[in-house]
Amino acid sequence: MTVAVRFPPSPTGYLHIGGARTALFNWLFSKKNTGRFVLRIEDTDRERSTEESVQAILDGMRWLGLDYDEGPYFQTQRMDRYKQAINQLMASGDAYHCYCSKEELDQLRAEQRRQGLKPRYDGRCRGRDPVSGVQPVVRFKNPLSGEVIIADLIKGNIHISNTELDDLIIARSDGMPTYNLTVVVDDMDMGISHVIRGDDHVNNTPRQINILRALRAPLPQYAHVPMILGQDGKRMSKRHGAVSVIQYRELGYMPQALLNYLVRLGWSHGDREIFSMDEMIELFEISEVHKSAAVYDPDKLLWMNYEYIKSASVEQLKLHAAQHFLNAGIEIESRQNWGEILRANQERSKTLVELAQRCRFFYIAPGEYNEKAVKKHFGGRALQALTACGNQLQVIDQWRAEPIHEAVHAVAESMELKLGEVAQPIRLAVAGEPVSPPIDLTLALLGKAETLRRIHRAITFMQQHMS
RNA sequence: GCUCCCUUCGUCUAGUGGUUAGGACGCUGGCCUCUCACGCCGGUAACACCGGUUCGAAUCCGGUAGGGAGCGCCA
Repeated sequence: MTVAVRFPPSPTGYLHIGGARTALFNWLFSKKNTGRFVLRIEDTDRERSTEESVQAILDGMRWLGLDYDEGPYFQTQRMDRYKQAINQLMASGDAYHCYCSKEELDQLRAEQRRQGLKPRYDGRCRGRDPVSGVQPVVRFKNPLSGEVIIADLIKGNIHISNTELDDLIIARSDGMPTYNLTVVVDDMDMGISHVIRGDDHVNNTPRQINILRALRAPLPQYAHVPMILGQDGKRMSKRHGAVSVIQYRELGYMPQALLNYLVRLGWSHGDREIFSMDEMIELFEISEVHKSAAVYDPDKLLWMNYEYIKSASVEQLKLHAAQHFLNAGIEIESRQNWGEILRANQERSKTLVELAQRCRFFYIAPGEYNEKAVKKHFGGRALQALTACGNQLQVIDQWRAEPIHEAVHAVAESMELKLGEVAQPIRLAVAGEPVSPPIDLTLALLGKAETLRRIHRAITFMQQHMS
């Protein structure tokens, strides 16, 4: 059997963590089994579907690198096919018109709930004569007895009695098909072999299986992946920190870090934490996915991002960080040694935004000095030390880390100061902050002329403010 | 309320009848050190509960409790 999976978001919002993980699992499964990955936009809810959401979802998937082999298909473009399927079910006696009003149904549900029952349609319109003046909905005639068994790849066999199910609506009164009908028809037509989706759908699955059977279609295999919970233990939703994946890009996350974090939520391979995309494809098994829900942990995601930044090549860093540098007013390649600058800062940055900030002073002289640091490092003999350093550095011909290192040490030694008492004033002078890569490397990367310029500027500042 | 699903450190997890219950994030003590980091060494903390089965249960069975999901002319 050829493998085909699908990711079917409804365009009523952006792509968030949960959807991204479902898409990833499908993607991994299709890659591993050399199958097709179909993207389908389920936009039959015309009230809430928007073009912006479609675009946001597409953008999110592109950023994550989750490419699809087919689609995007739009359900609104397949209306004829759904109507045909509905007619087929009507013709075979597996569906019927229902003339109940919403008020009538609300009343029925309220009554059932009052009696401690599960609210569900009681099939009162089965075999009912047409009511004039009412546009009927179409309901699927669910079997009244027996049970449906879902052979779930993740959860195992799940038994649901048909008596728990009711006759669901498959076409609205305006003729528009509903979700449970459209998924089934699409999965059937698109040759979907494996349905991998959130386990909030398990309760729909028996209904879909019954419809599939009425349509005489083969059943796909199912795999229901557990939910991702917010830190309050509730299902992730827009109210519970489920932000758009695009926001992670803006916050300075590497797409692969997000993917790696996501794949470890509900799945593991021994004690391993880091997986390249190829390793994920090779090692991921849908049947090894956990049955229980997992709580989203932003701290671990941040750590994961840090791991990816630390081990990234400068080319990768440039690619992903360019926009963040621009946001900080910097064009990365405006300095010829941009690669070394990135390398010097990458193991100090947990996000790409932070990386851009840390690199900034190499491109743009600090506007002002960190106030607390000024008090700490510009007092005492700092002025003398800085002046001495300026003189020592001035005469260096080969502007590299080693001679700079020696010069700074020589000043410290001759003045009987600890290295920090010399390095920190310099650091503050060139960076504006008391934090930077090692001082010799920092100065080497900054360049001789610029280093001396900033040191002299600091000396002037100290003469004016530190008296 | 009803149906379905789930339950190992705070969190992500390893573990499939015999382990000092392992790793990771976080938090934390120390080393290193010119700052911030990296790195290294150490610490903290878990089998929800109660019954079985068994010579022996985190592992198998049952119940209880807790949590999640669903119950739409949404998807």
